[in-house]
Amino acid sequence: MFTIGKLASLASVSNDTLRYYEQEGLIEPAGKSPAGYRLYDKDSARRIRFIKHAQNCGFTLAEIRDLLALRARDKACCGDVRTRAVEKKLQIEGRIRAMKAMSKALDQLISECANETQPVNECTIIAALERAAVSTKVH
Amino acid sequence: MFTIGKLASLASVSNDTLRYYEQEGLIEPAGKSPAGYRLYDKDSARRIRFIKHAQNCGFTLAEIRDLLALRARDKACCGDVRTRAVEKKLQIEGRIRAMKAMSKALDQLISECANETQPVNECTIIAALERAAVSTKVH
DNA sequence: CTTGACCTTGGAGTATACTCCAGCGTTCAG
DNA sequence: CTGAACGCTGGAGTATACTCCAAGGTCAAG
Repeated sequence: MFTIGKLASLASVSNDTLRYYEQEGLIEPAGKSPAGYRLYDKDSARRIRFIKHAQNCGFTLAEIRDLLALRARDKACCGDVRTRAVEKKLQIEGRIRAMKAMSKALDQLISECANETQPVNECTIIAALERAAVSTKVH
Repeated sequence: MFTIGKLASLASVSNDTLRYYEQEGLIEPAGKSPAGYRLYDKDSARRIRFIKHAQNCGFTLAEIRDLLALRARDKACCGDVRTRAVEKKLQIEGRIRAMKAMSKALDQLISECANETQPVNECTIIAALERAAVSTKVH
């Protein structure tokens, strides 16, 4: 059993973050000391790892809470988790496409800028941005 | 000269958005009517187009304000604009890399899930997320 | 017993880009 | 002249994931 500060440094998050996660229904301390201090165990540490890794996979805290709830429900099966992962992947791929479109649009602007020493009022980038369509349909 | 509603529908944004842009220093009405109504001209429309396209290229409103300020300053040259565009592109590429790492991590999780009908407590995805390192170093 | 490090709660603040609202004045068609 | 449609301002609310703070209680060492 360790106090919040211990778990925090163990998991490389702040005390505030742990309290925030608790408030958001992501974790619960294993118990409380007589003085009301939060007490955590190894399971808590595992849970925080779970949260951080899920975040690294692009899940929001709300989604992670769902994932954790899923784990707690017996009738849920691995397929449910898998579905969430697949959906998240699709979402991320959509975002990647959007960003690639941006990147491409920027490329176009940059390459259009033939003469860097040109005064701004003749800047081709500015002009291009003022014209109708910079090709970024995705969003 | 047109009123805010006209410009808004012309530019496919809301009246509120235009007022917000003004508040943020991105646009100024060309004038005001005796009653205090904002009056815009074709230049305003061009400016909104500029803003929207810059947004599509990944620039934040704050960055767009800078871009617009650049355009207003005589001593700035096209190279300054180009620099901003190049930096933005690098930033976006960084984000794309981060997302690709997420996507890859998700792929790994998804492929690890051999048996979808497995109960959650034996879910390989959950287990993997609780283990040490899901490979998403980028952030 | 004191000092410093730790813990508690509740609440406010951060960034971004809007959106919505109340309560009011203006403009124009019929 | 009236009502609808439009405009104005100032302020609050939205989502996300924290972060910081004040005012106070607790604990262990010296």
